Amino acid sequence: MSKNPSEGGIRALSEFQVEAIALFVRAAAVFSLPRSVAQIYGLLFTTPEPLSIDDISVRLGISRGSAFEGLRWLRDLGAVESVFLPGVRKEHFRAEFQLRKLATGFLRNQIQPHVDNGTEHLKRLKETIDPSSKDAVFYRDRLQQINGWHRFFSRALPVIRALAGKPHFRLSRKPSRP
Amino acid sequence: MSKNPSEGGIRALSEFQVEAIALFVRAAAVFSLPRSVAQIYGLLFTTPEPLSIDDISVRLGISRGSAFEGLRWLRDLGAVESVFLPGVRKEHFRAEFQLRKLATGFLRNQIQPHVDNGTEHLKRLKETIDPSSKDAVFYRDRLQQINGWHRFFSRALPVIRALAGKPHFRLSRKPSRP
DNA sequence: TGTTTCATTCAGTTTTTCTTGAATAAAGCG
DNA sequence: CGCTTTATTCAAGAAAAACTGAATGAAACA
Repeated sequence: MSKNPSEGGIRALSEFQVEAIALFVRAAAVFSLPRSVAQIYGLLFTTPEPLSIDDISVRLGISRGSAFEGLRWLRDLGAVESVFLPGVRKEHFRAEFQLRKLATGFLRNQIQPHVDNGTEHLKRLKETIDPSSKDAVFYRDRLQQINGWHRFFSRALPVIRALAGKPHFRLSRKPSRP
Repeated sequence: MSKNPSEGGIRALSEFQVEAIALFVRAAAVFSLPRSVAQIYGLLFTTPEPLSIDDISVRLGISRGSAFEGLRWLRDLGAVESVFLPGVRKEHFRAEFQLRKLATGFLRNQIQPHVDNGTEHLKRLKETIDPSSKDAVFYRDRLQQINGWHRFFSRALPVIRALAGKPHFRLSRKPSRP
């Protein structure tokens, strides 16, 4: 018995874990992400071993359903990955924490689709302008304004992705090698 | 009578306005901003004349309270400004739409405070690590990770602000270098 | 194959957030 | 001043979002 890393009784969360999870929950609130998602990520982030859904649900005191949904969200984003453990049936997870990957996943799943849809919506918006209306000139001006914003976002996303991948930008320390 | 620009019956929203407001509502949803805030901004953005709170509440069919709160939020951000109209008592508003101002306001009000708080929270988090614990090394590593993210955001914000102010970045004119 | 374990779904419930509208405060007016 | 209009607040109600847990489906095992 006990190939399963999560066996052997429920270890209470350490003070560090509690505090770190709280920090993730606050950070997630900035982006209006569900509390449970932040808790799950925080738990995995502060736990050396991979955890199963049941581990997570028990340690955080949330339902299995929540744990599952939150985990799915995180996995779709690429913030969590499942780990194969020889001889263990339950799926286990660990946190991914390269900023580049997190940023890429977040932008890809949460932002990019809206920017893409924007293109189509803008086309439709353009067609609502009645050229004979006295406001036509004004509306066209506003439409241009929105077009400018849309372009901004289209171009900003790659830049942000690139920033998140720059170690020099992230850690202004001397090149790694003691 | 009729110095008041909003007098003379309630003009129904034009097709362009309806569509544009819908677009703002969708965009706001990406950032989880309340629908009413997006509606108000969209209405002001697509209306040539400044509008009063009552104009807004009537045209959008939302309560005066909502209009007021939404307007306050937008004003704090700098997305809306009040306009002085000679001989008119009611306060009137119009949309601000320089991307630079919008971005600056959003970052200042919604993001910056959290980044600033982060500094303190990180200090507290560090103190929760029990040096005698077997996880101390692991925890310190994770703490460093979080520190790196924090530094990333501290540095990314100014960059984003700068991007939002670059016309060359916003409007794809021909390459600035031959 | 039947049995058991684990993964996934989702209707119902709880919690959180947003909105309403009436009450109150403040400001302009004669 | 008192009166009228406009601005602001906030308790209660409505709507939306998140969470629960039991039911169902899928996969591994023997």
